[in-house]
Amino acid sequence: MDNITENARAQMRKGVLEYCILCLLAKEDAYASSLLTQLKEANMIVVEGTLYPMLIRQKNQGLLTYRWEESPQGPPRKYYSLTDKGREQLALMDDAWREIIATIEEIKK
Amino acid sequence: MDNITENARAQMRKGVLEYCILCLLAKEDAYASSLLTQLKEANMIVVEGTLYPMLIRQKNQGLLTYRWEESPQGPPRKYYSLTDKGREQLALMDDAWREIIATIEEIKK
DNA sequence: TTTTAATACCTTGCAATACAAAGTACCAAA
DNA sequence: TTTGGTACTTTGTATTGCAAGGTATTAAAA
Repeated sequence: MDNITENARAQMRKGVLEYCILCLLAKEDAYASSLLTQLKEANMIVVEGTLYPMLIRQKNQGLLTYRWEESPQGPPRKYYSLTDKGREQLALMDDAWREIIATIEEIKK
Repeated sequence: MDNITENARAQMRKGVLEYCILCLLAKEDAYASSLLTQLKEANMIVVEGTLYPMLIRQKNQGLLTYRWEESPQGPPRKYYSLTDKGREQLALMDDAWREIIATIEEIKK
């Protein structure tokens, strides 16, 4: 895979990363490290330096809240969960995603 | 539509803009202004300050070439067309796009 | 007790880039 | 010769993705 292609894939991933986070949190509350693992398993390559600031942004936008929880081992975890506003936003992003897919299909014709 | 949502939509669009350009040029050669019109008609909001530098980048990557053509009225037009490399890249981006869609579907489960 | 390893969260500095806005240039018709 | 339409380009600012490094907690090993 050349650099150009990898860069293009990265662009596409970036575009939906915020959406993916809301999707995952809609299923269950999670802390950053576990989100990281889930996203990597889904081939959404992300690194800490991207995820942490993004969670903070989404929290500052009122889409997420968090609570601290003890960990069975290691430091405490910051569990994020969707707010009502976050759920509304997710619904809007579902629409946006469908529209993008439709747009590409249209352009492909 | 609030700012957060508009921003999220914009992020998604950005992610596929390079892809859209290659898709459009695969159908027929075009000059920047007409690409702008086509993209806007497809709801892919773009402005000149985004499109022109992007075309130059893609040309510098060897994905596009251009030729000048007289316009029926107004200044000459820079018609872009896909190179062989551009067509290869487009095929790779088709794959990347399918993968992203699959990833979201997976995450949505 | 000290060190090591694992886990987890956060920040800094750099590079890429999207966009608004302004600039340059060409052409034809008024 | 001025106006309006078309077209390409550049500049300055703000955002943000990422590599790399930093801080902190815990438990187990040395």
